Amino acid sequence: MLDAKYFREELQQTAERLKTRGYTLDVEAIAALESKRKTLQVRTEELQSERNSRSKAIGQAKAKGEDIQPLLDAVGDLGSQLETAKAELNTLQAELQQIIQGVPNLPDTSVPVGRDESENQEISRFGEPRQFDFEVKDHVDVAAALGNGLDFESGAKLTGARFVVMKGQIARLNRALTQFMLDLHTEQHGYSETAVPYIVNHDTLFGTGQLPKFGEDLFHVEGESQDKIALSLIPTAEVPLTNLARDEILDEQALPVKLTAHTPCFRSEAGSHGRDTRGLIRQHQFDKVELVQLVKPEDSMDALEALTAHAEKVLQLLELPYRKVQLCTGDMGFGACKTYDLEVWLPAQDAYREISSCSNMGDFQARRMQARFRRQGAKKPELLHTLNGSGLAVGRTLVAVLENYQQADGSVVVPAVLRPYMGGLDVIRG
RNA sequence: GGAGAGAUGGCAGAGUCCGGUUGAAUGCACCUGACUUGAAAUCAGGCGUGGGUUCAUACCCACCGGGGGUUCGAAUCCCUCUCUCUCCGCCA
Repeated sequence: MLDAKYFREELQQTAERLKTRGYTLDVEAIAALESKRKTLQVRTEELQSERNSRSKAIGQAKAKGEDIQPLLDAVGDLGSQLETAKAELNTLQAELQQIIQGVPNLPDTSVPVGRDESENQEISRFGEPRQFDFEVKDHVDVAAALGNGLDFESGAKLTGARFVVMKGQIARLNRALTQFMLDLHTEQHGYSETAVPYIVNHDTLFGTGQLPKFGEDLFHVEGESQDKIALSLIPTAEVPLTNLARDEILDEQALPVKLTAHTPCFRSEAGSHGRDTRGLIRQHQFDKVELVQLVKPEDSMDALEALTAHAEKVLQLLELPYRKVQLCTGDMGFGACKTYDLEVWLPAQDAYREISSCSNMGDFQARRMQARFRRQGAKKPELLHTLNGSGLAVGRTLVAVLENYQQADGSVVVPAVLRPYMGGLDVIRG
């Protein structure tokens, strides 16, 4: 969420910056609502103030044993006036809230302006796509040749489309990847391993920005009744990890907070019907190792570079070719002010595909969830900056390993760094 | 699942029965100043969060787990939800 004060005072400028990410703000309508709000709020608070002083006077009179009836009569219809004003103000503020809660973050000034992903900028490449002297199979066929290690039929039977059952060495490889990533980030990159709930409440989802706008992307847990608290499955560990700071004021010395967690991620993929229907690329459930940092504002841009490098390190150690892309203004996510995507080379698709997205959210999420810190000796707490990135999406990493490490005889070489996690196994055979 | 107790500021802990000048006593922690060569101790003062009006100073509003209600007035009364603790039952 943007700062409400800044939003209304620099409305025109805000609108212009939002335009670069393809978001149009109805400046005139908002300005009109805003001026109404101002009048109404001042009026309402005046009424409240008057009610308070009259009530106080009644209390004092009563304490002195005076007759309070005249005072009670003098109150008149103040109560009903207040009630009307309050109701009107509430409606108006709800309207303004809804608008500002739906406004995406402002892109950092360093972000290239562009309409969509075609205008993203490649920053760097690592590794050379391997030359194959045989016909490359995609990961689905590679796994099939290894004894039905990716069983989509069973996934469909047990649950439905976009679910999979992993078996044997493939299942183990999935686990090995997860373990390897967690060990790397905790032992080499200074993150604290964290185990979090996979089901969260709606305050939590509001905090990171999934709600109220993107509820259709989530799986919701059916509540028992309307009053009971509504819960949803997490679409990423970013949600529980970042919300650990919700409604907290951290000590300056506690920063930066660096957290990592392995969780399954659940996404409804509403609006992706027909896309990536084959294989593991787009599942309703997949494993991911997430990186989250909570930092001081002046540190967040450096932290983004570092966090992205931590995710890159996974690909480098796995010796998977990838490229680093900076998203343009039009392609960034709702809460991000700057984002790098990492795209891994998939030989069967002859293309680079997203395997990690690392974003600096600035104070956007922190404001929504009142996640703050206090500088030493300072009176006022300040909003934190929050960052997150995949380090990495395990399912897609599995795809990349299967495709890039396949051999002519149908076997798959186990990347060297994973062998300790595979009981020393160096090749997976059918 | 059954029975009971509770939720107050960074922490501890009054106030809640009997509603009123209580944004909230007191202690600890913390900050500033005095004393001191320095520190400790002592003394004096300060010390919650969010929002609004304002160039500013300042003033005002809201908040005692969340939401709703009663009332001129609610931390205090009523309803409801959530969470925590104790006991019983069940269970990985």
